[in-house]
Amino acid sequence: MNSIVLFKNNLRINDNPALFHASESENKILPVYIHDDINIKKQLGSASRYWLYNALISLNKSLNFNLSFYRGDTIDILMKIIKKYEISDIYCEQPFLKNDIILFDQLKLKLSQLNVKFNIHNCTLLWSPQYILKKDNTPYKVFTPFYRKGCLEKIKPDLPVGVPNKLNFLPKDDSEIDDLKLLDKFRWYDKMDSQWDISENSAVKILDSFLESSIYNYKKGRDFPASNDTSKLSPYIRFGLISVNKIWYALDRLNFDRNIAHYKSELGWREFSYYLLYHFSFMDTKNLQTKFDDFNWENSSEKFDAWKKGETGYPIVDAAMRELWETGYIHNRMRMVTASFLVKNLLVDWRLGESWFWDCLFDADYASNIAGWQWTAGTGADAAPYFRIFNPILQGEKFDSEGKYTLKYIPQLKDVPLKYLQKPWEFSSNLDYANRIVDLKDSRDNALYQYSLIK
DNA sequence: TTTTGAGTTGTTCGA
DNA sequence: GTCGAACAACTCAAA
Repeated sequence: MNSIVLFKNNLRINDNPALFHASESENKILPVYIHDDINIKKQLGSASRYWLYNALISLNKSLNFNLSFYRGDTIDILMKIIKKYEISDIYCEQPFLKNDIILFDQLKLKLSQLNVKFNIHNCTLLWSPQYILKKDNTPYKVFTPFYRKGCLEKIKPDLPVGVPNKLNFLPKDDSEIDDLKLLDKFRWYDKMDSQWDISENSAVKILDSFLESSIYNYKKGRDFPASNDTSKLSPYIRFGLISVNKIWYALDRLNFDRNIAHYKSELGWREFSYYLLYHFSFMDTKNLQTKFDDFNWENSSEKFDAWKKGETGYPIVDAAMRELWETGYIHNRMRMVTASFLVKNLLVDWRLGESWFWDCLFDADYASNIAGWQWTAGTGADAAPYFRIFNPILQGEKFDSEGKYTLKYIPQLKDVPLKYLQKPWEFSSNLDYANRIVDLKDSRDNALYQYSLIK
């Protein structure tokens, strides 16, 4: 008899519990990737598809070119494969997002009718959301108690299972990755090939080098976009080129210090995002705090476009938006600055910002992206006071005090004295640079007024 | 049920 | 330049 290992969002062979457990049985293995754009609520963005394409090439190589590629409805395709081969078992990652859970419930039913065993393993999260509840059996809505009491004090994450000892593959069908049609016709991504090495090995190398030095400056350094003190592992984590369990236990092997604890808590935030989406699945399109449903978004397409292009006239915002466009990534603090600016100063609905990040970020994660935007907008799971509005001038001066990050992405400001870099209009009105699309004080006051209306 | 303490990341104003 | 208070009261978690 034979097994299918169905890959979804965990495209790796090291610490992949689904693959590992399949390899422990006597069955031969048919590794399968199905690009299912039917049972999906939101199509993958362009950046995600490019990353996925390269991650699949890497995975296929790791599997000695035994990976089969299919496109279409997951259940239809699996039924065909099951008919063709003598399949007794399917191994797959456990789903945590609502659409996937529904799909897997249907699949489970079909498989039980066919007497095919469906083995699902948690490959994605350190803590399964369904078991983390308060004493009254309701889900947490605040990060700190969720993380400390719900996660850390409750149970240790699973130990990594390592690489399968042996893999006996079933001869596969002819199928090509290009059948998946992942890449856009316009080759915008050519410039990305030199910036990102998209492979499982590369993820391990990045982790190792991060743990050798930068981690010890993480707590402070993570705030400065020009420094190199973040791991930049997020896109690798997104498609599971590295497992969070492996990262967690690699951190555990280091001598405990506050930098390591802080990095772990950031992994905790990823858990929290999945957790919220699991328990409050409506928040993918609706405000978690429903009182914001009446909020009067301005949604000016001109302002939204200027933000997307990095032409708001505020250097730190524009630098970050250009970083996104040029690299498929934005530094964490810069995500907050740009998101706050869009939602609060421009009064554009967080869902529009969320969709732009979804399209452009290599680490675009369904749960993290939504939870992050709702947090910034003040509509999410946080007691974040609505009057917390980032001031892009102050943020730029504080966190890019030497202007390195700003000038990297907006070189035409190189002749502006550092003192004026974040407010170049005070230096000269004759610069080759966008005019401010809103006044900071006016737009702030207006946001505060708009927020006061829905209290 | 009631009470108490606390909540990722900020800014502005006035002393 | 530096510091604390105000922003404005709310929801959550847990005793």
